[in-house]
Amino acid sequence: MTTAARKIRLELADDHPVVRDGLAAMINQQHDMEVVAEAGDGDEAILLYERHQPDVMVLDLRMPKRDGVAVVQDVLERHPRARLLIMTTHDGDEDIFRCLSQGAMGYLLKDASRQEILSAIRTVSADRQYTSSSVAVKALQRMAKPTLTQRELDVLQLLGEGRSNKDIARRLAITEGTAKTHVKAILTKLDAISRTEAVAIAHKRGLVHL
Amino acid sequence: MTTAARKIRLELADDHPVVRDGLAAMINQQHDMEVVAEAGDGDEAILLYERHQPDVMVLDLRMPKRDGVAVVQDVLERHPRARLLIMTTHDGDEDIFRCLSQGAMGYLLKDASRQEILSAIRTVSADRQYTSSSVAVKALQRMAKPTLTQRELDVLQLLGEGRSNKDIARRLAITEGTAKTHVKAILTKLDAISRTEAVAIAHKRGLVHL
DNA sequence: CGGCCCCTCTCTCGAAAGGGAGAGGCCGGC
DNA sequence: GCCGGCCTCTCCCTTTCGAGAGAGGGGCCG
Repeated sequence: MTTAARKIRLELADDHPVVRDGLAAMINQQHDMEVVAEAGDGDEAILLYERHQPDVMVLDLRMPKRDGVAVVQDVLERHPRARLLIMTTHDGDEDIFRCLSQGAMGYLLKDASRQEILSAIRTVSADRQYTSSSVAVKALQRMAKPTLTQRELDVLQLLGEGRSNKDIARRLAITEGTAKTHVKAILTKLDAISRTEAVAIAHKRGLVHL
Repeated sequence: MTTAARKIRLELADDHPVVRDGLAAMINQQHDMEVVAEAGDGDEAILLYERHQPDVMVLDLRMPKRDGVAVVQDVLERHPRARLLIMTTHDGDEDIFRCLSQGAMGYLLKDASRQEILSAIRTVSADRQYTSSSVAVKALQRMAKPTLTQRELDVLQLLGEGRSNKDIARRLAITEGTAKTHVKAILTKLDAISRTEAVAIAHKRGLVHL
């Protein structure tokens, strides 16, 4: 750095105070970056982004009130050039794919080392994409897989709660036969033999949460 | 504190460097405590406990190599008076129950505030139990629920992977009829109508992981 | 306009799953 | 020893699932 005239201004969004502290401690030790805002939930993250317009926002996917994917979508809609670095424990390919395809500049797993985190922040702040190889692999894998339709996701959600076809039909106001059609499509797309296996796969891939 | 002669010596065990940093930053700011060891996985946690004999160990449940429950068991076996403070995102009643009934001195959720974390550490170091009300409620709820036998847990595990009765039978070297008997027992104990619902409940309660 | 995809509904059929009841062997506690 | 819990296995019966094959309507797009 020939001239360290201006520091990278960061916003942190994570619902765990201890994680925010850890990131802040790590960051404020650096001479070229500083934390200007900390958010504990999705709504706050968006509010503080508007107020502070940070250079980079580091955000967790699992947050109260509004989840990370929704925050990514909302912020990038209003600020297409926003630099968002996702930092989460979720390594399901669906979450990774959604965030990156919506325009997030990077995706880190929380078990990343200090070096990697700082390096990712610097890369993203320079408007370059940061993606660790393991994450990139998952994103690529995801691209080769069939996409579920919205209706199928609705059904999958109920499937994950352990509902029967009849129950699903009632809740979605369709006939049981139609519910079965959707379930069959889900089994085919997820390459599962039974509904229970489909749910297991969906959890692993991050198609459903909880 | 009239005499701050001796600081509380702490070991931190968590697989996320950023969480360890956060805790360490928070702790080392206090005049009455200090971090003497940091572990990134279960084996290391045990090793460093033996080496440093800290006053209190703060540990996460989800860790590589050896999970938190196993660490609790192992350490308490050798040091029955060890003071362990669990700090994790898992709020399933099973994990809470297992740790506390094995003798952990406290159980914190990661979204706890700085105050609560520090207060918990001080309480535990004074050999008093620390349990937040929400956690205590879950532990009590768990006590009212029927216990699954080891064999039922084996079956439940496979159930969670989406296996069929026939498949479960083959893997456990029993007949399909026996597998069905176990599944029926599981459904009854978990108060579930279908295997898929049983898996959903098991996940929520922390009876199975992944 | 003609595809194409999605959602909906219909049908049949065999394979699993779930409910209920019982029973023998094994082991540990009272 | 007896009792109780656990694991194992055995029936029977009903409901639910999953595979396969269609088919009509609506919306989007070239």
